Amino acid sequence: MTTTPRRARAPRQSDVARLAGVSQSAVSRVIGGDTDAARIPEATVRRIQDAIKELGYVPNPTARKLRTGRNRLLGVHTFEAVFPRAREDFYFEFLLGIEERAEEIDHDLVLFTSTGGSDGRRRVYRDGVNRLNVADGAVLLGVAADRAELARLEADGYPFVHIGRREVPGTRITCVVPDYESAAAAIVDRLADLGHERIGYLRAGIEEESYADRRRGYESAVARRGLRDVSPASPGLEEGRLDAAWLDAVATGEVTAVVADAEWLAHPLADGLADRGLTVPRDVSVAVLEGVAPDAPVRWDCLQIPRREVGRLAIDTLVGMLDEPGEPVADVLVECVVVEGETVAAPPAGPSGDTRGSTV
Amino acid sequence: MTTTPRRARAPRQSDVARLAGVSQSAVSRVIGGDTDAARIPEATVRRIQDAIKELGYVPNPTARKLRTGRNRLLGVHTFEAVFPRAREDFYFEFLLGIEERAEEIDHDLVLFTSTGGSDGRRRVYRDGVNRLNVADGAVLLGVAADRAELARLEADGYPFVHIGRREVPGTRITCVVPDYESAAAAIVDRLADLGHERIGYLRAGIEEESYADRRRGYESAVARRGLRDVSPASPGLEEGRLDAAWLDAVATGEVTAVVADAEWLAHPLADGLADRGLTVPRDVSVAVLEGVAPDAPVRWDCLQIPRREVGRLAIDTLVGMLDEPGEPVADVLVECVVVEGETVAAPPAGPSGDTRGSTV
DNA sequence: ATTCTCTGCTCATACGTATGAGCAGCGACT
DNA sequence: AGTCGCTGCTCATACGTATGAGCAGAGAAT
Repeated sequence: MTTTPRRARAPRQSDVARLAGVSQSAVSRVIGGDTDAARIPEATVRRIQDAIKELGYVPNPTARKLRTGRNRLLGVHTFEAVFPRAREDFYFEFLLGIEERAEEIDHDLVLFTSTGGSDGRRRVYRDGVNRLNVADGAVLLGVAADRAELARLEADGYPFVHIGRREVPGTRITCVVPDYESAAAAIVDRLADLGHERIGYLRAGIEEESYADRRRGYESAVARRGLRDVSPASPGLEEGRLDAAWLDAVATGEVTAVVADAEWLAHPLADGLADRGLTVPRDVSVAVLEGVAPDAPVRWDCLQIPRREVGRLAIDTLVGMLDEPGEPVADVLVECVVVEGETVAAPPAGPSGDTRGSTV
Repeated sequence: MTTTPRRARAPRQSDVARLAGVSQSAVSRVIGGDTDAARIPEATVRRIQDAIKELGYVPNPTARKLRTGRNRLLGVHTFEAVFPRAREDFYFEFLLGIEERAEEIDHDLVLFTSTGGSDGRRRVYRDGVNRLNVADGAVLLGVAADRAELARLEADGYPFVHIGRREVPGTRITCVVPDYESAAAAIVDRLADLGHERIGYLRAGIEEESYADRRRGYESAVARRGLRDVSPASPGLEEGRLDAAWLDAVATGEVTAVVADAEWLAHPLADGLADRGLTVPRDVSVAVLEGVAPDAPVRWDCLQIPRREVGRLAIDTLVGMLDEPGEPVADVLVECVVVEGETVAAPPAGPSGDTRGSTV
């Protein structure tokens, strides 16, 4: 049993200094490595280093943080549990990227798991205390992100980045988001290239910031390519069914291709079309503006959200903010890959169809 | 745009104090809630609280940590990436429990992801700095845990708990481990109850601390029940095949049941037995001393490692150490459930078999 | 009138580090 | 003899909080 006796108190720089016969600041400088600026000769440096070894001195990160304001600690705040029940969990892939990148640039991650409230909801402020403050900055993610908390965080000047677009009036928060706008436009372009002229957009009923991006991309591409937009009047689902009148219109050939906001919209769409005797993609093409699970029953034409890359870029953006405080940071767009599936084809050469608009 | 102008400097207690016309310590006491001990009347408390609200004051966790030594931050150090590629990952379930429990007791988690070294290996000490120090204590896990680092950590008096047994000579490190010993004994008991009298133990070649626990449980139960142990001379696999001589002995009825250290040993075992015309469990029973993937091709009789619970207990144990520093903490054993599968049955009533030893 | 007790605070310090400013000593140069 | 410049450090302070000790004043008791 040669165990070192448990030290009552960890050695500090002043202990090292005493042993080496120098001042605490000399020790600090040697550790900080600015021996040139402080003009400490090699002999003294070695003496100090020996003392450090002998005492087993280890810098105190808390004191460092207090002094310098930096920690190499990056926060991750999710509004739900971080370790997901299912690997397919929405967050999961983001976290993979976050951890990967943090490791590469030698930072540690703080997972803010404590709820603080009795309601069990995760919040940033717990009885007025910004818990994130331990970390140099934080990456926030989660659909339920409380907008008031984000505004307060921003007002407090806390450096953070949000994964996914989140807009709060009167506040400029930095987001890292998939480039839905370009991706939506690319999908419309592809449909146009194939000869489609009349297309529709099926949106989710839920109001969400990222919807605006997709919609914008869709609309600009529709205008640019001179297409006709025939979207349903009522957005999304109604009692599990889509707008019947609009589906009937699709059946009469009013629309030859549909862009759906999400996969869960595409399935009822396909059902509704099947009810009316239409087959995808022979009669109607369908593309999905969202990543699709690899084991989905239908191989949708869709776009793939680069979640891993988004996570990585969130870290880089955050660290950029820390390095250049005060500088306003623009949102970061991450390109989406358009995946070709089995649900998009050329439009049928029906009575109402001609290929005047085709660029192929 | 009514955004609060970005404060150059976050307000501190002294700012609050000035506004409320009191001293900094009064503010600290009000925040700390020990207004009784400090005899601060309600009116003053309210004045201070108003000032806190007006300035949007938020305590600085770093300063707090420096002063009190506590953070409500618990470290998690894994020697590989935390967010696993596969959900079946060994660590995964532990982390689930860790996060769950940390959330319940209102602590945050620090994920030590940084490598510090150029070799890309995750280490506790990076150029002599104990990175874990930011957190109040840490849970370590990972088969590759460097023993020297553990010893140093212990010598430094850093509070930590290791998931899985890890022994370092001359050092007493606290582990939270599945109770393999009892589980192995329970499995042997079950075999004995079924009437087996001659059994063997198939161990993994890899030297590992937890092996000792299992072996101990096995041996004590074998002795207690008066069984005969006929284990192979050579442990584990050799060139992908098990000890042939021993397998032949099993084929002649020398052994009617085998306890295997791990699932990957059980498969070649079953193959070897099949080669000799034996069927599991009709001719030979096989039990596995390790959890088995739910989608395994064979429904082994095995024991289930309560990983989630181990994670939770690791947190509790760690917090206990923080609350009572100095107290030695015994290892924590977590009971394993023995799962009945389809690979254990009563021994065949062969020429060499009698039921004298059966207690059923 | 003096002492005692209680209230309502304040003072001072410690936690461990980083860093700008400065100082003593020495050799060199004018 | 004076001063310039360099070396090799040290001094002092700030970061923001928590806390033991103590102090001034008011009222009560003797």
